[in-house]
Amino acid sequence: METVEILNSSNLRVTGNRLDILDIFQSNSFALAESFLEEKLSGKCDRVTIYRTLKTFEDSGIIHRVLDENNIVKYALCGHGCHDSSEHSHDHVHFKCKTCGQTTCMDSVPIQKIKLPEGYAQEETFLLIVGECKKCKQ
Amino acid sequence: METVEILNSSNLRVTGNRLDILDIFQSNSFALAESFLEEKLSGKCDRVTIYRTLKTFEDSGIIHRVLDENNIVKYALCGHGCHDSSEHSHDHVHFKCKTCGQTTCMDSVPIQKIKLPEGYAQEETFLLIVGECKKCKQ
DNA sequence: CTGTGTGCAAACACTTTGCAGGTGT
DNA sequence: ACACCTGCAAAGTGTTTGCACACAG
Repeated sequence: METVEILNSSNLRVTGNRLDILDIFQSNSFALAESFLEEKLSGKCDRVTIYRTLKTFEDSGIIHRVLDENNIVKYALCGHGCHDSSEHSHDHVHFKCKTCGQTTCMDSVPIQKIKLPEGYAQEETFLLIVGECKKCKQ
Repeated sequence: METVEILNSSNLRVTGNRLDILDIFQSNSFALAESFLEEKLSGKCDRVTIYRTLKTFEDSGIIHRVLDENNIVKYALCGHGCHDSSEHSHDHVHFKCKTCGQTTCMDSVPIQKIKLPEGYAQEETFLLIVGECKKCKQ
């Protein structure tokens, strides 16, 4: 989907910053931290605007927050699985490589339903696997 | 295990602060944030010391870091599953209640081995389920 | 006695807020 | 024209570091 369309379909105003940030998301297959975007934009966009844009995108369901064992906040574009269904769900596996630090959404790997003890209501599931990715292992 | 023994068996010096902090861990079944410990200790121990103690305990394998969807750093005592085996592993489910905010280790719920695509080395698995706990649901 | 633990002050990194001015629709 | 977006400055929060002194072994 074109970046402009993404904004339109979420009823967000089309601005240069937003297009730039969406572009960066689309051209990187891994989850992005604010610092990464800041570096890529190299001064074209204020840090505060990046934070606000991320929040706007998250609220609109364009991106979702990705867990990290070191508590670094990262976001990834919501894929097909996120958007298509009526219930917007991010219950898929995230893989983080200890070597290159990149976190990727493994949309293809489904999370099995976990059976909790009686009485617990289960809403969201976050699964993060830390290890070494294909590229770094070689 | 007595708090003194825990320190001894990790070759850590026995100090008042460390005993106090271990006590708080032992008397709370959920994962604790630094802010919680600070409040419980109510000035008896400097904030910096709490941070340093948590780091020491984590390095010694006494506690482990627990993931949080809002990136709040929390620690929990390492249970039987952590200590007994030669490979110290925290691969169990953590449950966080949206209502009371408490995160508990569900040692009884094992994580099924996730099958990743060829070429990925899998080291640690973090599984966080967010929902509502027994107590709050009533 | 020696090395480690502790408190205090300060620095640091990350994130949010307030406000005035600019821009999309 | 109006609401919303943006940049700048500043404040807030969580965490780490440096240093001098205290304390456990």
